[in-house]
Amino acid sequence: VTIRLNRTRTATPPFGTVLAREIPAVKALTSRKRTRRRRGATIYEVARHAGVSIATVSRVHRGRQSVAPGTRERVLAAAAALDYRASPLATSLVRGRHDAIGIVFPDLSGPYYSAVILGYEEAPASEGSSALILATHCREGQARRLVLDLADRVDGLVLMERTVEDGVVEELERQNLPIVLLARPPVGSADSVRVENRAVAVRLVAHLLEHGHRRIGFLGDPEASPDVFERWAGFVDAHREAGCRPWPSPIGCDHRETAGRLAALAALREEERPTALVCANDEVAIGALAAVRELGQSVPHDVVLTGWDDIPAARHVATPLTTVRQPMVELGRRAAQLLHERISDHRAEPRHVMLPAELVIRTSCGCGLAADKEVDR
Amino acid sequence: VTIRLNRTRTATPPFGTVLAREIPAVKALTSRKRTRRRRGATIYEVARHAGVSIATVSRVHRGRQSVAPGTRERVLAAAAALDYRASPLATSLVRGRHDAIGIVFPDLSGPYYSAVILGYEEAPASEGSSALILATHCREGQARRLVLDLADRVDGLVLMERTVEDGVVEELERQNLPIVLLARPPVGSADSVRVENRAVAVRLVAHLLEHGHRRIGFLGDPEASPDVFERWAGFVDAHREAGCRPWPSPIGCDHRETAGRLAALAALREEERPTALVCANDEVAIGALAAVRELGQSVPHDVVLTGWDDIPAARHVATPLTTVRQPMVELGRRAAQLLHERISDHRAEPRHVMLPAELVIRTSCGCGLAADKEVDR
DNA sequence: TTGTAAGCGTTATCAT
DNA sequence: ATGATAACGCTTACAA
Repeated sequence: VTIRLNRTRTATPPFGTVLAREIPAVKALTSRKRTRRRRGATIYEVARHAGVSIATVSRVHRGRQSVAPGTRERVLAAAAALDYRASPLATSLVRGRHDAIGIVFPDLSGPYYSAVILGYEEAPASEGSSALILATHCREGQARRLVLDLADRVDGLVLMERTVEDGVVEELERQNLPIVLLARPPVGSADSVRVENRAVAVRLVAHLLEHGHRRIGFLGDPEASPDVFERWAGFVDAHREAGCRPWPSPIGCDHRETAGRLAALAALREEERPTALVCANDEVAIGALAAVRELGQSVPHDVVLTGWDDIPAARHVATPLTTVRQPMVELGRRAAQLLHERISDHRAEPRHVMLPAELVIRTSCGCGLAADKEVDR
Repeated sequence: VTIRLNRTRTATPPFGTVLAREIPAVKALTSRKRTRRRRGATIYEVARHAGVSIATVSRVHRGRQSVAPGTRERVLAAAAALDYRASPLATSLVRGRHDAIGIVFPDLSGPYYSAVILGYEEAPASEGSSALILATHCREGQARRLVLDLADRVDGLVLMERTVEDGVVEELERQNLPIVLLARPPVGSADSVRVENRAVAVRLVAHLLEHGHRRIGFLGDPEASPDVFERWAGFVDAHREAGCRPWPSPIGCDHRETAGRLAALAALREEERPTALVCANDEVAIGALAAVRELGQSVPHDVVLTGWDDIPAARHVATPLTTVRQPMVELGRRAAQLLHERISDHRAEPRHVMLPAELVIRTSCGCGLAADKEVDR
């Protein structure tokens, strides 16, 4: 316990223009301040202007405690005159929360993600929080650091797909950071929001089986994402339920148009070629569509196929795609909602939301074909 | 100047476990802390653990000043053992900067914006800043508040299109906040990044004029965005340069497929109907395409048309769209770059970047049509 | 090289 | 109802 001089801050703001001339040490700081962004006045200036203490300014500003009407008016007037806005930084520091949440994407290309952002962004904006965004771009090494770093700037985090390994999620949980997993199976006690994949895959494949198809190929890579894995699982389920033997393994390809085209080309040149192709997403399906045409054949007459995601182009291709529509905006919205709940209600038990997907039947699956033209198995 | 007791913080961290029992006042605070997120250790704990002062910890952490090798090791070890990460909040407060930049979108739907985000997000991520994102959704009243609020949490702001009025931009400039305008004409001394519209519109329309068209309609609303306004201006220019009289006024419609379809339907039913349609974007063009088919006619035989943006669907529609490709990713990237420059180099003079757009000739403009089938004016 | 302590701009506690 | 001030967790000028 020592004794020191105390330039009472309440009485005199630390860097009054007058003081600057009097205290030498202040000089350097003052000049450093020049390069800093000029913000509105501080609470000290408002207090002085209104002839009250900073505590009172804070009280009227936050509107929680009672302040005499007259005083309140004076403070309000001073604040307005000086264009006072409380520093979010200082407020956050003392209150121990950021009033900000973050979302981490694996990538940002494609129409897919912007819809999620759209849904996600609304909640924080309307409640005075801000939304931080990060894309890891599969730069594996970086990802951990970037996410951990982001974690220190927010009150909660939404992690989409395989942005970071399970270990990192657990690490964040240990830090007590509310986490919502998006399109990713639950880890630890984090919340999760997903779109149903397996059940709708079953319906989709059942539909194809009803059309009479028995040699159905799956175009895509189940290992690439949890979503595709579930789609493949549903694909297998549907065959089992119908008592058929599924095509032994997926026809692997990454999930872009070119890869889809190439994979389809190869598959359709086989002797025992599939009569139907279930594609992991619409891009692959569009590539496959091109492949069929290159072979001088047509969809749905010679082969039928289906996509996933219902991207805008799905409706516009030569043979409109039968596909699965996912509620992407809702996905983002629910994630933000769950996160908000966890943060403000201090909810402890994890919640898991599964959103329904919608089967969109168009013509690429063979619907609308004359019955007699349907493939005979 | 008063005298007060000073519990020297350097000697004793404010909330030592021991102190908590001794000083009654601390009790309440301690229990409040329980609800706060447990972060890694503070600089005080690391200092104690390493047997040095917090100044030294800060020094090795920031790596600027010299520290004795032995000391450094001890501090590093302590930091690692306690999982120390400096609070970005506290650091920002004292350093007077946020290490964060923000971007404001008018909207977030469409593939258009996610590409911008993609380009934009890279810069802050790689330099340890974070990216805040906001969409105003045309909620005019809110927009001002939301943006001003965001402004207090960042070191600089990118404003896309008509997110806020010029007045707000000026207000932000007065606050000394670095601003980059995206796809929006310069205001004050803010930087700007735009994609060339007028010149490429001239080339596009000249192309149509060369095909022999003399009655060319413009589908879209020049008032909706600066971009479309420029496209219309180029449309007029091209006619002037060719010595033709342009269609007197735009055929107004908002920029979605349905509106495009309806507007085209109406225009093509007129007696003196256009033989070519320049559409404000691809969605409008796709709508127009549908309209032509509904009239039992075809593109490019009976009417030709062009789009703008080169969205994925543009390649996949029945008659692939002649359109204009804009470097959206680059747009976002350059905006972030410019902002970074302004922030770290304290650049004062505004810079204006104009990115080139690329004319993508496909078949909807009539290219590839047998010459004798081309429209005779 | 290292420690001391002031300062960043708030909120909240305790007195008055 | 209001004021004084500790505390939030850091950085840095100055002293030692």
